[in-house]
Amino acid sequence: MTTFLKPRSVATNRDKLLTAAELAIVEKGFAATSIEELITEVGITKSGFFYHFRDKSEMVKALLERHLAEEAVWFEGLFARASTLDDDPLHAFLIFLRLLQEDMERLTDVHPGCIVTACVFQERLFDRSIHELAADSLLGWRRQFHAKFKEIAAVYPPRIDVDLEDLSDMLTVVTDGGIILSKTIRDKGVLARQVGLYRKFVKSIFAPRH
Amino acid sequence: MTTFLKPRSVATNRDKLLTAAELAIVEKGFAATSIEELITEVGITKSGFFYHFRDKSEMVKALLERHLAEEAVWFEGLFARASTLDDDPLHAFLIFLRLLQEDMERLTDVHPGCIVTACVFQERLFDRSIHELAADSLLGWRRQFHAKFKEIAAVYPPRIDVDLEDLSDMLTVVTDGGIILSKTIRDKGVLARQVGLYRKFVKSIFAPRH
DNA sequence: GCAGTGCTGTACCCGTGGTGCAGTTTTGAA
DNA sequence: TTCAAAACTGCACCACGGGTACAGCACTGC
Repeated sequence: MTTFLKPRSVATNRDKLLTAAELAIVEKGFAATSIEELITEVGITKSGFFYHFRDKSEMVKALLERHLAEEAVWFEGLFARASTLDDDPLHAFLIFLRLLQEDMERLTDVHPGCIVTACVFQERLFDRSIHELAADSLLGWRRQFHAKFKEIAAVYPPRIDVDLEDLSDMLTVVTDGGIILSKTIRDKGVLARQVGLYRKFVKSIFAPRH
Repeated sequence: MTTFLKPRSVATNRDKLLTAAELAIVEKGFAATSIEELITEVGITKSGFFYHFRDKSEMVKALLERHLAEEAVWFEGLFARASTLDDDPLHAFLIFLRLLQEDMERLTDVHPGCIVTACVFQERLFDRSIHELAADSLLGWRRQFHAKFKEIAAVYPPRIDVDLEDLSDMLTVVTDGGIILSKTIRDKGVLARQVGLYRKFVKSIFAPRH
């Protein structure tokens, strides 16, 4: 779950603030990111900041909303490309995972860490609505992936007994966990390799024995 | 990676500070945890705090060290129990995973979130040594699990082609990712179920077809 | 010509992390 | 019992960052 392919051409100062905040938060965390540095980067004053956002927490909410929307577009694009390449639900999903993996390999540097995670680990600094935003997003992915897996399972009876909802969750789990591991040991390849491993798992569950 | 089974009977004030900090950080994050609240809980003054720790960051370092040590003891205990129950490397590892899953099911509430993760997402608030501590710990687990998998693979040739180091990483990935997902959607069961799913993956890779 | 949008400037409050240091109590070994 | 080190207390003080309050200005589009 990361920044990926953002045009952001005719950005307003509000947008610029969000972008600056995103970069800073991903790089050094929310608490270490001061309003001061954001406004100097954008070139406005403190009053300008508080004109756009009631407080720092509201800015994070806006940031999260924008991020989740972009992420949804990203995933949807991958899904679309995958299903044009193959009609079969299993093959399409495996292609989707491959495309996801490739995108992750291409990520800059040690990759942007997940904003969602950063938010969840700051809980009390924000209000409930931010947490709910993150939760809804993750539950949304569960729903979407679960639907795909049900489709797949209808055609390819699973070779081992797994809960398809858990399997759906596992993709977000592997992604978020992969980001953490990548960030911690400073090896950007880990994330993509973990997605690749997840792909092999999915394949081994559904793909018929050759 | 969590708090589990801590005696901490004759705690010094320093230990009490660490414990209070651990609870607070896990519950609401590092930034939202003030020195003030820790010292009032323990019953000492601000001067007392700075007698024990140069600054907040040093406290986190001490906390992390204590946590990693306890975690190591926990895992070692599970490994030991598992290998007394079965000599076979694969079966022992699967038992270990089952025990791990059971422990995770038993975790209080929505479970303690991983301190390591909390630290990684605050990067710039701490010094490099804290990051290295976390990285060394995760690389240590990779080494240990990798050794086990090599042992297993020697007896049970893998049925699908997976990188054993990636497979080792996947356990920490699933754990950390599982904690995040659990925390986000407020469902404590997710973590254990994800470990269970990982177990099925390991089993399906190595276990001979029935 | 006028209202809204998007700001600036100034002044000010408070919580929190952190410093410095002198003095006091507690503890444990000789 | 003594004495030194460990474990604090108390107080004064600073800087930074988030946040408030509010008056005023500049630009845009109708």
